[in-house]
Amino acid sequence: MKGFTPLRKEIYKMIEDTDSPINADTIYKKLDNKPDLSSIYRALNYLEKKGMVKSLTFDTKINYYFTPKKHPHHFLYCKKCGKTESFDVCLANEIQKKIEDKHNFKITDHVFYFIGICKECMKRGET
Amino acid sequence: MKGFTPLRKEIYKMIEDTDSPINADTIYKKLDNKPDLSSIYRALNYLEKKGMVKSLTFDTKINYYFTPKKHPHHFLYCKKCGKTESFDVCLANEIQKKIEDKHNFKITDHVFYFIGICKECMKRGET
DNA sequence: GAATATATGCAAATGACTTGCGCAAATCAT
DNA sequence: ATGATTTGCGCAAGTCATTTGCATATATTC
Repeated sequence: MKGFTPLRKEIYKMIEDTDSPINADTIYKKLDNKPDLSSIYRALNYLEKKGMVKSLTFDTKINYYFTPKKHPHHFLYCKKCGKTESFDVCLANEIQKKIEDKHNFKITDHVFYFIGICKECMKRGET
Repeated sequence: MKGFTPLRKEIYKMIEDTDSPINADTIYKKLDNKPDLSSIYRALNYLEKKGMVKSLTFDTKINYYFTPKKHPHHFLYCKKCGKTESFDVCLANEIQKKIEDKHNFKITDHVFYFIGICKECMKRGET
């Protein structure tokens, strides 16, 4: 694939292999060769433009990247520890057609996540 | 209500009266008395902390504010013009309980929106 | 293999938002 | 009321994730 350099390949693999969506900073910390952060950002933009990865911010104003294959695009986002896990019910598809017709709106994508407290944070019991 | 100053009241009214979620900059432009932007940001944080308004970023990294009463919290977000409208199907509630049990995750809120092209932008036909 | 295009590193810029500080306005205690 | 303490606002500077300009390095094309 054109432009799929070693750096970009490495970053893509990392996103693919990580259970939760990850951000640029986390990627940087995990890379041994420590490329420039701007190169990481450029790589992420490249991968997203190619459609190989997607991103969400979870209202943190930080981009978290994931592979659409692995993640069905629906998350449980813990507002304490920031961890995410995905769930597999895709309600969106069920009603997408209905919404498109009713609102005359061409739907290309959707975002759906629950916010709450994960079981580990619940156990820890911090406020 | 304590701390509900004229500025904060005016901003709250504006959010309440506006059809789509709006951001700090839009609020500033609509205010005649042109308060400092930092005061607007402080007002918005105050209102959100009080639970009077909610916000979403729609992956723009900009906070858009709305009243939870008016908006059922589910949006159609046009990625061309940035306008949002809301739809009234709340699928989330239907499956919330199921997800909570299965994942042992305490859900406090959710975010659900479709991304696409609104009918006006469709008509305009820009790429 | 030279010529052109693309990627990377470095440093500076961007832009939404926050924060420190001084003053003004409101709230509370005496 | 009146003086004291709290709280809000304007101004300016700071923060932080991300972007961008530019020079160099690497890859691709002819």
